[in-house]
Amino acid sequence: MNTNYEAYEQPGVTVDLAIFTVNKNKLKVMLVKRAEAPFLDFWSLPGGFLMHRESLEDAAYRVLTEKTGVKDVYMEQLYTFGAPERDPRARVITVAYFALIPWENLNQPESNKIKDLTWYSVDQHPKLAFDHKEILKYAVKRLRAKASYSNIVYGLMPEHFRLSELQTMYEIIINDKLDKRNFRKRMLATGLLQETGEKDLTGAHRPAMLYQFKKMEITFSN
Amino acid sequence: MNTNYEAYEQPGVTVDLAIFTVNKNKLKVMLVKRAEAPFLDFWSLPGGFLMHRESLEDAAYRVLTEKTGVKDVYMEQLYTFGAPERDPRARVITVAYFALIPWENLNQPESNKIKDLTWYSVDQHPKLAFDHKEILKYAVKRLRAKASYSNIVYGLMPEHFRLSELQTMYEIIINDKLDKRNFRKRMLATGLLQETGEKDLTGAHRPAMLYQFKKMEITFSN
DNA sequence: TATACTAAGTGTACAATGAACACTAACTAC
DNA sequence: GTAGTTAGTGTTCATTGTACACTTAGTATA
Repeated sequence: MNTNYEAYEQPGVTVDLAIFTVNKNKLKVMLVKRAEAPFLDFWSLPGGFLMHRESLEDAAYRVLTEKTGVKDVYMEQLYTFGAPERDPRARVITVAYFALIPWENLNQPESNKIKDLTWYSVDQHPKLAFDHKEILKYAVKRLRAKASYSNIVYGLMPEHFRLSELQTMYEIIINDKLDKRNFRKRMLATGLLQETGEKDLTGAHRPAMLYQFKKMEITFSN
Repeated sequence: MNTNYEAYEQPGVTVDLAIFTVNKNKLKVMLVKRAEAPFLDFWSLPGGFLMHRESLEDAAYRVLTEKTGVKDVYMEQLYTFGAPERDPRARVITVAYFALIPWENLNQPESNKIKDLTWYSVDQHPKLAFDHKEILKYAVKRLRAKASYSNIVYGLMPEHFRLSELQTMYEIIINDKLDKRNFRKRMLATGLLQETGEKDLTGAHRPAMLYQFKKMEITFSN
C-alpha cells in the first residue's frame, strides 16, 4: 500500500443507511428530507460524515440511533459507492449499510411523519438525492436474496409473534406466496423458534400460539 | 446526508487487493514488500490511494494492472475496513477488492520473485502490515463460500482445460475432495461448458477432451 | 344457543436433487 | 505385449422440496 499521505487531496467519507421496516404489508425504507444544498428538499437515505475516532460501523450506528432512537438492531455493511461525480460539489465516497427494525420498536413512528423524516414503500418512493436510488436498489436486492437463505427476516419481527405473521413477513420480503404447511415445517425444523406458552386471542377465530426466537445471532450473516 | 464538508478533516482513502491465483495445487495470494514506514519491510496486500477523478473500481483495477500486467480478470468489491487505528500514522479507510487470475495468464511469474513481490500460499504467509491479515482472511472466506454456489472458480482457469483440472481447482478452493462422476454430471448440466473438439494428449494415459467456458458473465456474482 | 365465519393447525404422496460407488477405454512407456 | 495411468461413464438410495385439503377453536350474530 502506498502511504504517501500528502499525495492527493483526500475525498470526504460518509456512511449512508438503508433502514428497513415493514408496516401495513409493505417493505418500507426511511427517507429524510435534505435541508441544504446540494439536492435541497430532495429525499435521501439518512447518513453523515465519518468522525475522527469513529469506526465505520460506529458511524453507521450513530446515524441509526439518532434517527430511530432504537438500539440493538440488525445492521450490516452493504457496499461502498465512490463514483467521482456522485456528489456534485466535492469528492465524497460513501460506505452504505442496511439495517432492519421491527415497526413495533419505533417510537410513535406516526408522529415522525413531520416533514423531514418518513417511511416510504421501497417500490414507490420519490426521486432521491445523489446516487441513493442505486444504493437503495442494491440494498433491497441484498435483503431479498438473504431472506431466502438466512434467517435475516428475524430482524423485522417483534418479540412475540404468530407463525402466520412470520410467514407474512417472509412473503412481503421475497414478494411471493408460500405454502402454509411447508413453511411451518421448515421454520420449526430450524430449531430457532420457541413457543412462549402464550396464545394470541385477538380475532374471531382459533387462537394462535405465540413464538419467539431463541436467543442467538442471525446465522449466515456474511 | 450531512454535507458540511468542512466539518471534519477527512481520512485517507485507499484500495487494497487480495489477488488470488492457484499454482502447484495451492491457493496463493499476491503480497508486496513495503518500501516505507509504517511497517517498513513487512509484506502487505497490494494497494494504493484513490486518485481524484477515479472511481473505486478504477483504482482497484489500476493497482491490479500495475502489479500483474493482466487485464480482463474477475474482480469484485469485498468489504470496507475503517477501524480508527488501522493505520498508525493517519486515519485511512480502505476499500478491499478481491481478484482471480489464472496462473497461466501471469507473465513469467517466476521472474517476479524479486524481493518486493511474490505469491504466498494463503495458509502459510508472513506477518502482514496493517490489518491485512484480517482482510485476507475475509477474502479467502468469501472466495471459498462463493465457490460452492457460483461459478466464480472459472476466473482461475486457463482458456482450455480438462474436466479433471476444473475439478482439482474446485477441490483446492473449497479444500475438500469431490466425487468425479457427480462433479462431471453437475458441471455439464450447467450448460456453461463447451467441448473445444481438441484433446489433451499429454501423459501416458487416455487423452482428455478439452473444454472452454461459453462466453458469458460469471453468474451469482453479487 | 345454534349457526356462520375466520384463521390455526396438521400429514402424506410424489418429484427432484444429492450422494455413494466401480469398472472399462485409450493412450504411453518399457 | 504388458503394465501403468488418467478419462470417461450409470444406477441405486437417501434426502429434500413441493403440492395439496380438512379439522379445530375461537368470535359474532341471528
